Amino acid sequence: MRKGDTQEIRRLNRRAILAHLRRGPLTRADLSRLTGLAKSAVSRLVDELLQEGLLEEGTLTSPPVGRPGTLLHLRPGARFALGAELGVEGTVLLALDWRGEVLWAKEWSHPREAGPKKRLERLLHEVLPHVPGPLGLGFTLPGVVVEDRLLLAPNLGWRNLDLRPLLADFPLPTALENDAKASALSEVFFHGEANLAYLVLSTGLGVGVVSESRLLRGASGAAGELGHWLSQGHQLCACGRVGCLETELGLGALLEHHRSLGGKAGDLEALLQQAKQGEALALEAIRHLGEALGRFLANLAVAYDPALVVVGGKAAEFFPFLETPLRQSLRAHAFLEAHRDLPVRPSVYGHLAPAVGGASLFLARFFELGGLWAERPRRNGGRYEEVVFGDRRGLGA
Amino acid sequence: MRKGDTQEIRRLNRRAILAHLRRGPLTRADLSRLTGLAKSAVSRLVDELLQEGLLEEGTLTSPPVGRPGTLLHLRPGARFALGAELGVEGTVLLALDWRGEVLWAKEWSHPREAGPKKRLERLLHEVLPHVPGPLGLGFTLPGVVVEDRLLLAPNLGWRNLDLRPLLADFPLPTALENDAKASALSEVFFHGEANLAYLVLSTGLGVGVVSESRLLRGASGAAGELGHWLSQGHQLCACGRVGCLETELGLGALLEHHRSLGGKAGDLEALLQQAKQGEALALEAIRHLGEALGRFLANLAVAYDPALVVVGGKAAEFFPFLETPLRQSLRAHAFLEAHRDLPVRPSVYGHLAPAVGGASLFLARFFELGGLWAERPRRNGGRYEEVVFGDRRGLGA
DNA sequence: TTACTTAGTCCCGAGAACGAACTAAAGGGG
DNA sequence: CCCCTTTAGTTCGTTCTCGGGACTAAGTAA
Repeated sequence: MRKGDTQEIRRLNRRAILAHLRRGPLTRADLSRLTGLAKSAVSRLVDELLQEGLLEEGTLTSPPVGRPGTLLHLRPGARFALGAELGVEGTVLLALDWRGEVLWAKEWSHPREAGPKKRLERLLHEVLPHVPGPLGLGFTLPGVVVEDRLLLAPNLGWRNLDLRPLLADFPLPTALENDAKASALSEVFFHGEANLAYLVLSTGLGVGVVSESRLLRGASGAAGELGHWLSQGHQLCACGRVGCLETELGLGALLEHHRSLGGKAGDLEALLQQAKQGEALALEAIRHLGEALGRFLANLAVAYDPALVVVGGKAAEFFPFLETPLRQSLRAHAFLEAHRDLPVRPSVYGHLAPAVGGASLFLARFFELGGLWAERPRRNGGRYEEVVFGDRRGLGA
Repeated sequence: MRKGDTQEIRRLNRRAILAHLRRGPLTRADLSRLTGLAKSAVSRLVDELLQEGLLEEGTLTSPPVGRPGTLLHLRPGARFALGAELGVEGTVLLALDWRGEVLWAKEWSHPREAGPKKRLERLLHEVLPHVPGPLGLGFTLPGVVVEDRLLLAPNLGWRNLDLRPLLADFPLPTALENDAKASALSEVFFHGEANLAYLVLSTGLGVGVVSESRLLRGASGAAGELGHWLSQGHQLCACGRVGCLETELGLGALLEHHRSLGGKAGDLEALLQQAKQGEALALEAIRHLGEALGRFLANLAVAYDPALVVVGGKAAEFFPFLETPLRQSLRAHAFLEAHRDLPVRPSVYGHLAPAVGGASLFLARFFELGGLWAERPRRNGGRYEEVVFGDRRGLGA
């Protein structure tokens, strides 16, 4: 009924080799040193992986002395996944190579009132030509998501949606994740920071937290919904409550504040243009937001203690103007020394981050990085899964 | 240099067996079914564990039909660890059986101005008679701790202390952890909730968060320091900043508020007694705190999304009086449906929780539950360690 | 050309698990 | 009372993987 157990260990070692090669090309000898496996074992496993088309041999290395080794690397395009962002403004669909390269991307907007069914049908239509091939399709929503169900997405106006029936139409594996959490993955999976917070700031505010290389999800998938932390404000939030942080820090408030200063900007894009042209009121409004964000980051730091904060969402475009007041304010409000100069930078993948994160769900799965995307527990679990509680280092030392 | 690799797999399977037995007695046949291992393999590993004195055979089971099996269980006392809490008021030292039983506990107070050196010397003196034997000594501090260094403990008045030289005197392995985080472990390790937040509320306020069976630590060990989330208040906090949540929700504020209502209570103990006697002002002050806490828990829920909140610290003693207003207020302020009836209860281990948590650090290590206490990554990592991110299942229950 | 160093392959022995065959110990039916 | 069925647990032969030593390959330095 069960495969010979020794094959399990082979799988683990294959995984180890792929994990190391994800960071760059290596020779068999390098792999032997890094994994601790005997040269012979590495040779055998690498042969297998070459045969399967997962690896490719590349150029030779020139060590100071001795025979050169052949570099091995992940074969480009050997595996890839699709990712989609169902955002407030529009939809993004892209294909992501297993090495983190965006192979292609499409974007389209949609009538504001379009419901989930319509939007998924359109997505299905765009996805179909690319099947089979991808490992899966991971998509993201700006809302609280747990086990393929959407509990609440205030800024889309959707709530309590079981998406499983709709997902069943897709002719490939699907996964669903919150946009901020997925975006955080996009940074972690390919840039390897183990502790970070990804701030998605547009109309709404959400945070994706990764701690010790694991995504913080919570029991209902609501961890990091700091936009709905109740502050002292009196504004009505899209979620129906009063005083959510999002009403103070969301970009709606920025536009509002700019108007209250006497500024005239129809929308955020206009405001951004004014700022780029050095218009004083626009700069002042943005500076004010930056200060508030700095204080918020000090709070974020005591809540999650990241080593890096990434700014995404529409706010990323304002980042050049936000940066200075934000850093000053963070420095002034930080609880720990260590937080005073907390690195803050905009997202690497830019506005593609959520979709890239969606796709990385499947790449993480392929690489069996359970911390990034653990499968739900199986009922009659495999053997090791029972007790592999993550990275355990030897008892020694 | 490295042990034969097949032994690694044996270790994993031994671990699997112990992990299952942690939840209760099982027969060899049960273990075979649960782990997926062949009966023969289980037999061999169990024999080995019996020989080492880790397991014991117990009574027979009587299945509906067929030969009865012999139940196996962890031998009581076969492994244990020491835990200590260095609190604001005093010190607790205890021994914890590997099955979660407190074998003995000692407590003592100390002159308020005693420094870390003095307090550790006293602790060493109390620990010495019990060495050798324990797996290690884990102790906790009400402050931000990372890698055996204390960054900041406002309520002790300590900061930037490298405790490694002091720890070197202890003739057994030591570990250091924040009190709220350790307390969270005490609940998770033996009662198996995978997503919980442990609220330590006394003078200070701290939260220990466990998500998917992993302790949230952050880059500097400061995750969960919500007591130092900047709110709108104007009170000076012990950390030197103004407006920390702790100044509003800490029990100091409770006493303060009671006085402002006209109440007369010298200290918290007196206030508690008054409440127990039904004194109106005391009850009103506590009710007021309960409401504020309910709102706070709604925020805690969006930050970490736990499935359970445990209340510890001095506030646990006030819990009967806090409970009703707290639940009402939480229900009124919750962001998600799922949070409206978030279970809230006092700690199982009561005031011993931090010390029990400290000891569990070593028990978790023994059971190789890396999520609870992962060692720092090694530079030249072991083989599996590098990449086993596997999905880890529930701990206890 | 030779000595040395590093890369990579080949092959055999060791250790672990699997699974089938077997023994052990209960209950139920005739 | 005996035999059949069922479940528990052991024994033993087979299979799989790794480790490690012997070996070949391919460079540099003298």
